[in-house]
This record gives sequence, structure tokens and C-alpha cells, in this order.
Amino acid sequence: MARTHGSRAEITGPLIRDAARRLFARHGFAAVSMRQIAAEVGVQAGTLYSYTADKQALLADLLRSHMEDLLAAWQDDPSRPALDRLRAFLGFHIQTSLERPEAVFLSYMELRNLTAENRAQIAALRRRYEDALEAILIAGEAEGTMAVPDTRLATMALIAMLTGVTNWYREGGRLDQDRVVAVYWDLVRGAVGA
Amino acid sequence: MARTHGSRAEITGPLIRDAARRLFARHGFAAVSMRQIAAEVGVQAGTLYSYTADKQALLADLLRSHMEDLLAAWQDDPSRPALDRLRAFLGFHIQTSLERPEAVFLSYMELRNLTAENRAQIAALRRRYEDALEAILIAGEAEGTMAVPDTRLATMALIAMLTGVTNWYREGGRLDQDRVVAVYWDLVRGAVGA
DNA sequence: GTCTATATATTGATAGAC
DNA sequence: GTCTATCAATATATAGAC
Repeated sequence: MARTHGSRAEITGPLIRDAARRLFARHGFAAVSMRQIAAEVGVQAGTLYSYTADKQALLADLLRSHMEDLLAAWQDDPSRPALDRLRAFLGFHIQTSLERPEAVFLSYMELRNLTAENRAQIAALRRRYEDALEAILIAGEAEGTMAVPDTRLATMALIAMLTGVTNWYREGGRLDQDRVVAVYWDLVRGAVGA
Repeated sequence: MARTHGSRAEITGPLIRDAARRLFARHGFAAVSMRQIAAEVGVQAGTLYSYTADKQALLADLLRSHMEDLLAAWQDDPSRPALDRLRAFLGFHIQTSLERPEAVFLSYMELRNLTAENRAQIAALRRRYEDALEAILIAGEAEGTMAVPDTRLATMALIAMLTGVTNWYREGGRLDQDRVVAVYWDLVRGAVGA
């Protein structure tokens, strides 16, 4: 895959991110060398430093853009019944998690390899995502259609439960994605007392 | 913390494991050097190789003994009502997870750094632990005290939910452990349709 | 924008003295 | 059982040519 000189900036950047995401998720941040990432893309190691200040910033970019993508993609309508909104959140979260299992894994696993500043930034984004779910539970309580004594704890519990699908779900396995969503919806509906 | 020559084999072994567990959980397996572990214990790096074949075997020992401890500590009584057994499992799992958050974190995150053989061994132990929970759900269905259409999926969902407490629980935070258990018990009871 | 070449540091693991 | 010393490999990051 060795290439001669030549500029391909528009595609090299995304390729670097794709390779880094895949390798970091598979082997762990510290276990992956810049040389490995470069080799996967088909450039030399030094070239990576035209796209990222250093290895840590590359990881931070991956986590930040993942959370920003999620927040941008989630569309909620507070005027709808809370149970409908909860069902939509569940479908959204499971689908996006299964679409991007590597980014999800990294987001939970590699926060510790960020600088304090970057870590705080990602944590704030994640908090906004959690708040989006908690808002639904609070609305359900107000409506009287849910019974959730501690909405903050329930939020953390439900997100952990839903994200857990990435631990065991395998494409082409026993269950397709719609079936998984249906089963989890039964569990979640019961958990919130609906 | 430099020490002179002298044998302290009985305490050095556990100290190495403690230091490795703490450092691996905090920084990641690949990010931690044998020299760091040795420095934490107060011995020289070469000494570690009297206690472990290599770095990977040290990680495997930590994960294996963690799962074996869990399996040995969990005492179930199949003659009791399934809901009582489920409540006991929940208390056991949350308590042990919060007692040993580093081992729990490692067990979920660092499987990828094991050899295929070691990984299969740990996976088998984890599977036994999951089966212990699923047996309770199956019993609940049979009794008619629970409604769990897919006991395998519910098992994975509940374990992910319960283990998630290690992501946010902080000693001395808003909630004490009993309160956490009480809130999660409400969620779990609802999820299994009881 | 990408390359080659390299400095500087650190790694996992081993050999042999005590 | 622990130490010192060291090998060989590999790491991140930078400088300068093209």
C-alpha cells in the first residue's frame, strides 16, 4: 500500500480518524502506535502530525465528534407523550450504538487517556446527552404515566443497560436489531413503572 | 521506597497484584510498564518475573481470580422464591462491584489484551456468573412471579445496568449504597414484570 | 502534503551476582 | 528472592528535502 508523493488531504484526514478509531477500540489507546495508524492509512508516520497535534488530540477528536454527532442526531419533541419519547430514545440509542460500537466503546473506555481539559469537555457533552433522557423521565413523572422516584439514577441505569447491547450483540446472531429493541422496550417500560 | 536485598515473598506477590490492578485500571494495560508496577511495590523490575511469566499473564491472573472470587462468594438457594433470590443477587452484585471497582473495570475493558486461551477461560467464568442470574429469571417465569420473555437478553441487560453503578458511584456522594440498592431494586423489579 | 531520516526516550524481558 | 546491568525492539515527535 506504499504510495508516492502527492496530496490527498481531503480523504487522508477521515481515513486517519477511521483507522485510529478502529485500532484504538481493538487494542487500546496506549497499545497502538502512530506508525500502525499511518500504515493502515497508507502514509508515513510523520504525515499524521499534519492532521493532529499529537496522539492524545487524535483520541479527543474522536470522542468529541462522536458525542456531537449523537447530540445533533437526537430529535426530541417535548409536546409528545413521555412514553412515546422514551420509546424513541431507546430506539435511537440502541441503533446508533450498534452502528458505531467502536466509538461507543472508546467513549467509555479511554476517557482516562485525555488531558484534564479534554476530559472535562467530553464529560460535559455526555452530560447533555444524559440530560436528554432524564428530561423524558421527569416529564413522565409529571404526566403521571411513569413512576420514577430518582430520575437521575434511573437515567444512569437505563443508559448503562442500553449501551450494554454493544457487549454481546453480534451481526447475524440469534436476534435481529428490531427484536432486541422490542425486548429492551419491555424491560425499560417495566423499569419506569409504565 | 528503595529497599535493600532480602526476601519477602509472601507479601511481595499480593503487593504486585494490587499495584498492577490499580495501575492497569487507571491507565490501561498497555500504558503501564513493568517498571511502574515494580516501583509502586518497591522492588526492581526484574523481580516481577519471579512472580509472573510475563505482563499478559499478570493481567490474566487478575481477571481470573476476580471472577473466581465472585463465583465462590455468590450463595444461592434455589428453594427460595425467585424474587427473593433476585433481590439477593442485586445486592450482592452491586456491593461487590462497588467494593472492587478496579477489578470490575478491568474485567470489562481489558479482555482484548489476553491471549485467545486466557480470554476463553475468563469468558467461560463470566458465562457461569451470568447463568447464575439467568437461572433466577427462569425460575421466576416458571413460578409465575416474573414476566421475562427472553431470559438471556434480560440477563445481559440487568448485569449491564447493575455493573453501571461503577461508572458514576462516588464514595460520599449524594447517595449511600443502601439507597442505591433500593432504587435499583425498584427498577429491576419493574423490568422483570413483578 | 508527504516523504525520509533521526533524536531521544522507554519498553519487555533476560543473565548473572549476591 | 532480589538486585544490577543490559540487549534489542519500539515508541513519540521533529527537521528538512521534495
